[in-house]
Amino acid sequence: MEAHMGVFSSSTYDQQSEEEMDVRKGPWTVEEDSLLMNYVTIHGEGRWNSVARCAGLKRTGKSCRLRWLNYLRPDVRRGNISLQEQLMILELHSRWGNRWSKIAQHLPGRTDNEIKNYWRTRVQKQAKQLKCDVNSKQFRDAMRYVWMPRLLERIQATTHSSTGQPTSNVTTTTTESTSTHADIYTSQVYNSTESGSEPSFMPELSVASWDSVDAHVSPASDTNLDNSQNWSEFYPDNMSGCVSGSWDWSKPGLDIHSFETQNNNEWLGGDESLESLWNDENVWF
DNA sequence: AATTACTGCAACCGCTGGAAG
DNA sequence: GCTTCCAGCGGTTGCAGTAAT
Repeated sequence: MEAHMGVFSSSTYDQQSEEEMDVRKGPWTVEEDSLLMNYVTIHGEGRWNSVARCAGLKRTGKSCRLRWLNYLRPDVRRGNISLQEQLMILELHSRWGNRWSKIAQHLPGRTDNEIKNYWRTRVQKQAKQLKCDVNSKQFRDAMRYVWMPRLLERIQATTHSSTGQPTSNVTTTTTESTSTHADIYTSQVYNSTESGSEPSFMPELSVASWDSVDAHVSPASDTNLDNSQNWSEFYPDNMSGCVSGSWDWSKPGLDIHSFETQNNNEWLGGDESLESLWNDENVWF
């Protein structure tokens, strides 16, 4: 690759050429895509300014890099973000904040741009509807104690149905109790906070565990996400079983409204219940 | 059918940190 | 140690498609 770059190795040429030639902006054409694709396929990534020149593109190196990473790269994954991926994004964002590229490293085929867009369009929309700031404790709590468990519940339901296993053992349908996975999770976690301390668990993700729910997580380069951690650390009180299928859903638990009650519904805008928000299929998913 | 409002996504911009000279 | 260059990152914008009126 270096051999191809050698002709234009002068950095002053880089600057000069960008100034002198009319740099194209805006949407990429099929021809441009083809040029870039062919060039990177043959010569590899890197030295994007040189790539732009040598491939005959009137684009900046930045633009080429972005186009390649977000669109042309062969392993880029397009389409809807799965439940597992949504849960992963929520979890990782709760830990790292807007570190999109770092989050993207744990979602194979997803780009930082895609995750960022997802967060802005979906998650921030939810915060807006709940009339609270996306960075507020209220919203973070809602994510942790309501939405993430709900996502988990849906993942579990999907997993069971896709594997042909009956789902009746997942939900507590045999008693008057209407508690759901999320309810149990919510109450258990929330009860743990009643002592006054901030819930201290910070879910850790496991490659193996995520594989079990078809999340296809690649080997993490981040040592914080090594294979030694599992769902039992991710979720407290044997919550890990909900993924493996061994979770005892018949355990008694409070319902989801305990969370709302704890917060006096103030942050839900008064008349708008969390339950109804959640049950609105157009919301969130 | 026409217009307006909204949404999602692709792409750009500005900044930062690391590497090289 | 300083300067320059570049890759990468996060924030923002613009536009096309869709929904609502």
